Amino acid sequence: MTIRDLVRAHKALAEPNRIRILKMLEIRPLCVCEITEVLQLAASTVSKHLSILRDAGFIVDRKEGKWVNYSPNDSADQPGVELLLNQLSRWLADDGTIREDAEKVNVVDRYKLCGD
Amino acid sequence: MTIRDLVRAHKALAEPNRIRILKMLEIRPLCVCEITEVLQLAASTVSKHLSILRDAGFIVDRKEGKWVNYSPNDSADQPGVELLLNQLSRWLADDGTIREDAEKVNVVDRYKLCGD
DNA sequence: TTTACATTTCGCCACGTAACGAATTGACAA
DNA sequence: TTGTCAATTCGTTACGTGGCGAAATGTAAA
Repeated sequence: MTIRDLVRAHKALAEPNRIRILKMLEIRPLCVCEITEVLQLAASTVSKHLSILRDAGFIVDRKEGKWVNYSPNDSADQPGVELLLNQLSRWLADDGTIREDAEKVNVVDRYKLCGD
Repeated sequence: MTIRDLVRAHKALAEPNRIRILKMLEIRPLCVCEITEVLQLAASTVSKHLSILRDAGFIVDRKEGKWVNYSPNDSADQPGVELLLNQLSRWLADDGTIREDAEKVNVVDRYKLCGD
């Protein structure tokens, strides 16, 4: 864990939408279009956020069919990243926005969203 | 701990010079001119970094004589801030820059620096 | 192979932030 | 009260970052 790694990890967590994404991924793996629906952002913006979280080591992506599923990186190579991810899971449980996001996650349906 | 607080905390840690400052303050309380000497930045820049760390809850300032001493905020009101501060103390012990900074901290003398 | 479509990349714009020097502030010493 | 001086605030500049839409990519179905 170098200064550079530590700064990159904290940068990744220093943005509200990225915090919301991580909290959403605690519930279940999500594809880009589901996250886009919950956050009400452009797909390109969400994709960029996801790449920042991935580069910092917080999440992993797995291609499945025509979707890319994102999940928390439970086997984080960086011990620091794993710790931060663990702490995050203990925080914000009672936050209004986080709770609203959680409800939406339980409702969104990628098949309806992407018109399959 | 709101999203806003969490983001502010991570923003504060998302900058190399601020990480270096926190690691230096683990050794002993320091005044602005001592930190300025170690980081080789303008005093106004260091002062700004310190205000960001203070606003996020990581450090406290105490006026003593003509100096302002900064120290880690051991009695952090925000449990999240205390946790992050604690984790930081376990990281970067073997980082080159951090070690060099530590040596300089053990050498700098505010009385010589500020020509008292 | 060709089409469809989820995702990513690119180009651009608006805003935030780190850096500096100059000016201001505020507390101790004279 | 006045001067000194560490620290802060202000004004400016350069760069980084988040946002979008359009274009490119790549994979699965037709």
